[in-house]
Amino acid sequence: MRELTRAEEEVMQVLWKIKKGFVKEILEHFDEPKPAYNTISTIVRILQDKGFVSHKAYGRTHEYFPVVSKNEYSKTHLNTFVNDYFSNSFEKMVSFFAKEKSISVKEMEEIMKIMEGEVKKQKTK
Amino acid sequence: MRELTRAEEEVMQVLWKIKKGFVKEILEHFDEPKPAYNTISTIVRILQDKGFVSHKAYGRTHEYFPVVSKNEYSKTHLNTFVNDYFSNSFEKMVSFFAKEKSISVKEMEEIMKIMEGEVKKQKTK
DNA sequence: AATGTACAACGAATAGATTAGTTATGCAAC
DNA sequence: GTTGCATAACTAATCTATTCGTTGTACATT
Repeated sequence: MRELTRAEEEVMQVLWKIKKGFVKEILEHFDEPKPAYNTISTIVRILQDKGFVSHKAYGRTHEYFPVVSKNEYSKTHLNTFVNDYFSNSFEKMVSFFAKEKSISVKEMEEIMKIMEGEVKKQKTK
Repeated sequence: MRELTRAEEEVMQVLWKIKKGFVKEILEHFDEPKPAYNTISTIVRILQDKGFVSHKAYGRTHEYFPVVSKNEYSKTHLNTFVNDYFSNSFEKMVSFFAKEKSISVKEMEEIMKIMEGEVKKQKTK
């Protein structure tokens, strides 16, 4: 999967949020100072070339929507990150952040609960 | 903290690995086709401007070393990622990956063990 | 049909990243 | 000291990303 540039990622974040939209609607979700209409228009067409979005045509106007989900994209990119920074070990990554206290006790307890459920599910298979 | 571009990140990965090195040494850690000496030289000077590396001068030759650790950088960037893709919740991120089976049962068990230790440490404080 | 409006398509202009050639300087060998 | 080599600094060339002005076409209004 291709990487998203800064500007492309911002547009994707809006599209993931609103599910689908015309350029004008995407634009509305940008903070001031808003970029020009044409800027967004160009970026969505690039995103379309890269295969991240597609569109439905209503006459001459296009309604764009993501074809790569936020989940798919984040999955690919966290995997790359874990590979580059934690020699491909989730365990190393999570334990580093647990130790660095970027994860609260409450969050850790929640994570453990979910993992126990997943471990059980796997083992009964 | 500034972001690293693709090329810059590759040089940083080498420097984090070798701890310190002259341009020539950094170059040796690149796969074929190796970039030109000057390319690496330019990139380390950019990294120096951005505050990621510094150097010790031996006469006219420079030995470069990271001033931002891999841990610091990965911490900043995973935090950004978690913020952008999981509304700043580690729990959401980890449980997403647990469910998506990017984490093996063995890894989950290890993570739980570490978290239990951390939770205990926090609570006795 | 003529005029106006909205929007996609195109393309130009700028900015930022990447790559590498050229130059200049310090040092070593003679 | 002169020559040659290594390397840092500078700079040019190319490439990629970003931004937005301009153009042309479809559609609506009159």
